[in-house]
Amino acid sequence: MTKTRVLIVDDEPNIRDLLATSLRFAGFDIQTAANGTSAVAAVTASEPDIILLDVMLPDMNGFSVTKKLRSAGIQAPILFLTARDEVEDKITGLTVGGDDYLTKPFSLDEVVARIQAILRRTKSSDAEPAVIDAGPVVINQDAHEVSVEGTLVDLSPTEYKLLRFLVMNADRVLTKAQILDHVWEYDFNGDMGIVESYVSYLRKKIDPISSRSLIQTKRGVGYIYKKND
Amino acid sequence: MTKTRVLIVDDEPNIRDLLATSLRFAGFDIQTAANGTSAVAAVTASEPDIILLDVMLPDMNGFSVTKKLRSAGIQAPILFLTARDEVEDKITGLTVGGDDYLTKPFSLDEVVARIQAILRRTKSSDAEPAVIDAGPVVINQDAHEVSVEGTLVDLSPTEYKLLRFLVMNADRVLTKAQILDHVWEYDFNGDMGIVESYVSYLRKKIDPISSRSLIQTKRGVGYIYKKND
DNA sequence: GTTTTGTCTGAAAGAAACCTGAGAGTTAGT
DNA sequence: ACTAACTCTCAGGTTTCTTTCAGACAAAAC
Repeated sequence: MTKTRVLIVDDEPNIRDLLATSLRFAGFDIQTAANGTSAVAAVTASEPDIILLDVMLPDMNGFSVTKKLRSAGIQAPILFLTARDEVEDKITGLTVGGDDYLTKPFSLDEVVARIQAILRRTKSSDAEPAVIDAGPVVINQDAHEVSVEGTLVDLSPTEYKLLRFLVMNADRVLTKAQILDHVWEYDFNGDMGIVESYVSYLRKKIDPISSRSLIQTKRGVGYIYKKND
Repeated sequence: MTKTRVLIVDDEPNIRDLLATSLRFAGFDIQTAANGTSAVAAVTASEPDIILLDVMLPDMNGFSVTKKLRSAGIQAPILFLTARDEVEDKITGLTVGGDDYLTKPFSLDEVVARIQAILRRTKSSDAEPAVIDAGPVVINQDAHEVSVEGTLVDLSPTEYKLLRFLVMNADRVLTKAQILDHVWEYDFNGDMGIVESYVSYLRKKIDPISSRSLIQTKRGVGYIYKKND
């Protein structure tokens, strides 16, 4: 099985590097472009499986790039990246087909999740399953539903992302820094106390259902979700 | 199999030498740099497998160095070194990809363990396994769990590090000085009585489970963990 | 057998890490 | 515009860990 090829198109080097590093580590084959022109060039050269495209590029906007790509016969789905204030107007009409969009700032875990979701929808056979089954906790990513030992639990967006990150890394200790860097938006600059708070919230919701303590504290290290006892 | 190349970047000569000596002994191929500029130069020249990077350098900070390295196409994972008080602010966003960080002062054993962990995650095939299986004692480094003859034991951070050090050096006598130097932070300046204390704590936790005495005292020399009887 | 030397372990102070409730500020929904 | 839900911060309370120390104990030396 060959790696999924992702093309990242963004003019901010920071974002580009952040995405590249993160996605490369997540197992994707990465290529980058800093503007629309070189994006079109890169696409025709390398035929990516999915494209991450900032809608505000120095030389052309998301519409133009998309149009150029489509007319060049490229059918790879696109995940549009957009600032929070340039929302609705600029995006409507873009997310047709398997496309989707994500507002900046985003969390790294969310980017990966969205890419997986798109690959799933577009039936790229090399996609992760929609349902994460990790012992007592089962997460249906399509329905955005979480159940513990069969009973549904209602989680806030952040609680959901946190639990998903823990569960996807089951049986491995995650430090608070890692959790913060993956689950929270990349420009968050509060301290790690918030991770403690949210772990507390999660426990209050899921522990009463389960017979054991699902999220364990490894004092001095971090937290761990254990599939089995 | 060729040695793993490590580049150490720190402006304090003491720390540099300490790390260099210790890691060289642990089997790594070491190179050093005292500031960001020469780090970038060294990296492009020698292509290390992993980089130890102090976040506070005289000429530029960790972010800048990282950025320069990444945009130069260097994908080697980075283990950031940071003082305890500059943790919260300076670290967020750094533990992306295979990267990790360690606060000063650290213990030498911990540095090696972290390097191994990173190499493991980034699938640099020349990595030690996550599970140390040494007879009755089995240590799962991903989960930070220790079991003796199959039953889990709950250890404090220091107990864990001490046992790991003993087990990794199984069947070899370790002096209290060696233990102190590897397991405790490099600026610790208490006496070796603390090693006795912690050996005592460990024995109290693991000996009752096992049928034999796992950590033996070599009077006048030190301690030894024996895999087999 | 007694002394000396080295090791073990319990107690206790202090520090560190963690948990959680309360509240302010924000966003989203009706 | 009002209400509900959510995010984030903070501080008090709690638990656990670290370190020191002194006396008990054990082994070797004389």
